[in-house]
Amino acid sequence: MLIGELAEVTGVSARALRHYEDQELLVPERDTNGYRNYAEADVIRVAQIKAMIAAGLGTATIRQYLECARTGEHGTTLELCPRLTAELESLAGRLDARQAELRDTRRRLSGLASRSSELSASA
Amino acid sequence: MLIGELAEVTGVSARALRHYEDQELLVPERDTNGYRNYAEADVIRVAQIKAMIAAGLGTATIRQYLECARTGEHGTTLELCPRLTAELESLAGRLDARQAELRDTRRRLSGLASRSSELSASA
DNA sequence: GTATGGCTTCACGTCAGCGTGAAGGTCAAG
DNA sequence: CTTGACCTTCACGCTGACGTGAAGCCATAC
Repeated sequence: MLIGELAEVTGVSARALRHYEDQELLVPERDTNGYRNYAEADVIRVAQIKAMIAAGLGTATIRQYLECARTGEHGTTLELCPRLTAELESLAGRLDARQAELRDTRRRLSGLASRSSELSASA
Repeated sequence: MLIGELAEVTGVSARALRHYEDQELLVPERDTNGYRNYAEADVIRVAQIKAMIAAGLGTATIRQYLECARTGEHGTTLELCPRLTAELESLAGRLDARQAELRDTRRRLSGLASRSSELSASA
């Protein structure tokens, strides 16, 4: 599977796929002419990577996840995953915090719009 | 109040405060020697800016918010605010979406850890 | 006077995830 | 043999919120 093909199937740009290779997230085989030759299973991997990037994870974290997932396929109990779970928990927490702050901000704004009162903020 | 003082009080770096000035978020008076002279009320404004940046708002949006808030102190009904409310709504929506995706990602990871089964993802 | 420390203005560096040419090799078709 | 669509590797550009010197002025202490 050539890069353009995978790009079209997954909806990810060819440039992004090369970027994933630079980041060692998805390193395909090479044909004799130097062209990247992706496996069918890589469609799934790209979807995973897409989802994790959209979730706000950095490539370094995603790389760890993929390594951990590969280890898991051997049947062992995924030693690295607890750290990743912690990472995901902390990211979820940060998102929660951001959302809470956003709600406060929005509340203050609404308050201003209706009352036109004094400005106030929590530290 | 000098920049270093405000920096220490608010926990925001002096560099960041100068950046806020470049972005026209907080433009202090100047002493005869050219030093920035912040008002006491700016402590609150910095806290607001901090909160909004942490909430994921860009400086351009924050500037609009601050202008709108200033207008509000005159007693008028804040014409610009509806646009900002929409902006905040959309940001809240994006955060919700990210959180949902993150939860899915985390679920998939948990699934892998317990089952060590086949990789799967939703497009 | 001078040592210190805070202040000033440039202005390039950083991180992340790509976008966007540039310059050129590969391959099937006409 | 040439066109044209695909591929390759650089390598700079972009957005955002600053970090980090560099070079120099200001103010207080000794």
